[in-house]
Amino acid sequence: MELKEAKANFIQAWGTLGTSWGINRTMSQIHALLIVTKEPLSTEQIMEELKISRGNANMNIRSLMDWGLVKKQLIPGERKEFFTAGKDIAEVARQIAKERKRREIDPILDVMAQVQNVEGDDEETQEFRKVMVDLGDFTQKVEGALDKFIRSDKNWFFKTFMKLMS
Amino acid sequence: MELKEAKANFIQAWGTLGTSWGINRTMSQIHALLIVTKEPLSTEQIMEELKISRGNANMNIRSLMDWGLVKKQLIPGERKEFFTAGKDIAEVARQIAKERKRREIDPILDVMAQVQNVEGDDEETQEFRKVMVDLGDFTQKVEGALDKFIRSDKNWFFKTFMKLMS
DNA sequence: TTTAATTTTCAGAAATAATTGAAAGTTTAG
DNA sequence: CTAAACTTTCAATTATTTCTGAAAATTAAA
Repeated sequence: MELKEAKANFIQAWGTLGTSWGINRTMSQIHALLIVTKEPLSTEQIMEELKISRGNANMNIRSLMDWGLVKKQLIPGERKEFFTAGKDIAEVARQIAKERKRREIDPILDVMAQVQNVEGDDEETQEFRKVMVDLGDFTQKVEGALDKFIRSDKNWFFKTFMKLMS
Repeated sequence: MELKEAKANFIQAWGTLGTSWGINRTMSQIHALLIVTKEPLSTEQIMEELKISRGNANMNIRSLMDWGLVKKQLIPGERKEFFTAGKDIAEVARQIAKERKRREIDPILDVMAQVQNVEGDDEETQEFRKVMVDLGDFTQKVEGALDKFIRSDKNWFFKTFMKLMS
C-alpha cells in the first residue's frame, strides 16, 4: 500500500469511528490528518486535503482545540496559524476521556442524584429507587476509574493492564 | 419529586446521553423506560408512554433485542408480545461493551492492521508506521481489557476497581 | 379454512446535524 | 493610520438520520 493511500484509509476509518461514537465526522478526520502529518498544517492545507470549506475547517479546528486535542503552532515568519495534534496515543485517549467525562458523565450523575430523592414508599417507588441507586453507584465507580486514568502518567495505562491481565 | 416525574426525568436524561454517544434517542428512551418498569410492556404501552409511532417503537425494540438489552416475554393468555429489560446495571454495561466492541473496535483493528503494511522506508513512512503501530497496540490493549470485562462474572467489575483504587 | 389480531416493512415526511460561502471582524505589516 | 492577510461568524443550503403511518405480511383463534 502507498503511504498516501494508507493515510487516506486511516483518515476515512477514523472519521467513521468518530461518527458512530457521536463525534462529527469532519472533526475526527481533521484530527486523524494532523496525527499522521508530522509538520503543522494551516487551515488552507486542511481544507485542501479534506476538500472542505473554510467555515467547516475553522469550526472543527476550534472544537479540536477546545477538546485539547490540537494545538496552535506559530511558525516564525508566517502570518497564518498552523496546527498539530499530539501523537502519543495514550495521551490522546486520556484527553478524550477527560472531556467526555466532564461533558457527559458529570451531567448524568447530577440527574441520577436528583432522581434518587423521589418521594414515596410503595413497592414501585422502592424498586425505582433501588435501580437508580445501583446505576448511580455504578456510574460513580466508572467515574472514579476514569479519574484515575485521566490523572495517571503515561505508563499507568500499560501498568494497569498488566495488573488486570494477571 | 413524584415517581412519575422522576421516571420521566430519567428517561429524558438517558435519551440525551445515548444521543451524544451515537445511539438513537428513542432506542435509549425505550431502554430506560423498560429499566424503570417492573412489569413487561407491550409495543402499544411503549408507544403510548413515549408518544411514538408503531413503526418507530417496533424498529427500536428490535434493535434493543439485537443488542441483547431487551428480551421478549410472553404472557399466558395474551396474544401480544411483551418486553422487559435487565435491571442489573453491571450486566447491561457488559452487554453494551460486548456489542460496541464487536461493531466498532474490531473493524478499526482491521484497518489498523492493513494500514501498517504500508510500503516504503523514507522518514515520513517510518513516522506513519510508528503511529499506526502505537495505535494498534493501544487498541489491542483496550480490546483485551474489554474482553476480560465482558467475560467476567457479575462481581468482577467491583473487585477490579477495588484493585485499581488501592 | 377464514378472519381478526398483531407485527413488520418501507416510502415519504419531518427533524436534526453538518456544511458552505460570503460578509463581518480582527490582526499586523508597512 | 490604511490596507492586505487572515480568522470568525452565521444565515441559508445540503446531507443525514429518524419517524410516521399505512399497507403488507404473519400468526393464531374460531
